[in-house]
Amino acid sequence: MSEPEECPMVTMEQLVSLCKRRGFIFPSSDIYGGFQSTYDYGPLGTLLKNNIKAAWLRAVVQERDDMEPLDASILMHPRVWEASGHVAVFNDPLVDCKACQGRFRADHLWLIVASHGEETKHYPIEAGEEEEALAKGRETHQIGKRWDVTAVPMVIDSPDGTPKLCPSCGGAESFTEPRAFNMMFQTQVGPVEGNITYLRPETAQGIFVNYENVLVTMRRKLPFGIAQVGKAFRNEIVTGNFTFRTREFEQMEIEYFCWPEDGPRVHQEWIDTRLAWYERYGIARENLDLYEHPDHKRSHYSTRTVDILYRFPIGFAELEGIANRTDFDLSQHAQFSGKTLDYFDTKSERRVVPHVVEPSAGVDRNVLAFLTEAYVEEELLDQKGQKSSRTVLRLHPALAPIKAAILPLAKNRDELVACAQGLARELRPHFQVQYDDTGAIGKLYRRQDEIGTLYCITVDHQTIDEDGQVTIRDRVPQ
RNA sequence: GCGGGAGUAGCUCAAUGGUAGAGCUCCAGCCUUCCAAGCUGGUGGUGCGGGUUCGAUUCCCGUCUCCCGCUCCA
Repeated sequence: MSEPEECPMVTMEQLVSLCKRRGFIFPSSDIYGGFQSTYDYGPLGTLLKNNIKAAWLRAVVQERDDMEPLDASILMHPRVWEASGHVAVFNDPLVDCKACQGRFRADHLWLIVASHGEETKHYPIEAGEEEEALAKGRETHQIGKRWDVTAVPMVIDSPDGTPKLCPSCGGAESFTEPRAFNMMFQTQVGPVEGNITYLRPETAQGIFVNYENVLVTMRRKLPFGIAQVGKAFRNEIVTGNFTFRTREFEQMEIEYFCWPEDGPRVHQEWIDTRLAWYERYGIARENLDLYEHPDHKRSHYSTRTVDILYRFPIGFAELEGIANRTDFDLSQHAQFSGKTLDYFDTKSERRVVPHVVEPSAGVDRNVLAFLTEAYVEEELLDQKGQKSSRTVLRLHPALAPIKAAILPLAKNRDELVACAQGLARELRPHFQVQYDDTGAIGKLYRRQDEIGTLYCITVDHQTIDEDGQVTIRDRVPQ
């Protein structure tokens, strides 16, 4: 056998295929032809996902002295979402350009207006480009005469006199009517119509509304944090790229409460901590990147947001967002609920609304990232000198769905089978193991390679006839 | 949602207006003392609904799903 050659980069097709073939992830409602943007985790995917969540909880709760776990409900009082800003913000009005098919948030369209006496020129831009466009506009219009250059919002659905121009193609009056897309799933509570709430679009609010409960019952002082894993739902306009963007997804979120002046430092510490966690569980640093959100892209609640990006098959994309939410959420909930959510420090006699740092990771994106990172296809020559390829998942031991496979070398001898089955029975209380005797040993090894099994334990004739020893093969050399 | 492309077995792919095939996988049996060996047999399919037709997997319409782009984010 020659030295295996590794192929450079896994494609999304290869991952999807492996996931379905080996029982990691299936299309949801498969026998009905699937259902848009929904996926089910199969037996191995469930084990992998649970291992990822356990590894996260272990790192952010068990191994720290400043963290508490929580499991809040998905349905909450509808006022929660008014306080959080989601009712307003998740109602983005969108317009399409009929000329170029471009799509824009209606409230993100701006015009640079350059005027000089009777003469007026308009340049359409998108929010966030104002400063740059203003500077450029002033520069180009200063030659010769003095122009007055300003930036104004382009109001699509009101006849305010300014032209409606497409920033992409320049088309005039080519926008569709603004349509509101409420990103929250509305749902009815109880059998009587009219009593509604929402499926939570983030788990974070479940933490904020329990902040005081946890603070008091766990006798916490600042700083401390609350960690939660759970489902969230967003009625995304566009889904896709396998499980990367779905309407139902799972989050691993931390809200870390600290003194206001410590917010920026704590924020940076969490960025470093979370990066280190991904490396600890096997993600190469060169496949991780950080993205600093520019002002205009940041959420309504945040003063600084840094994304941890991973090199997915689709390119670098967000795996986790770490935001400094300041005192926005607690202040909002104090106002909307009428409860005091101040923190009083008896020693310094200070009263503050704590600031909050939020590391928010996507569980499904984590699964996808760890699978991407682990996937290796090796080209090698078999006994006959034929080229063949072997798929190996190199998962971290703590994440691997199956820890060991117990394989009899052959199944035409009862003692081999009985011994191997006995061994599997002995290991089962301690580890997730698989017993397999349905093929030649080489085939059994390859099956386990493909699902990232850590150890293959083979019972051979020597085990029975001589010394009771088995062969343990380490399939995932670190 | 808009524009473009695509749906045949678990996977990769073939074929035809007239009984839908192959390789691999999978299952059972035989064989086998360590990296997808061999032999025999077997399961399994035209996404869904409607129309045209004597007959539709093939032609037409609708629908669902997937992929690429626009947009948003965990």
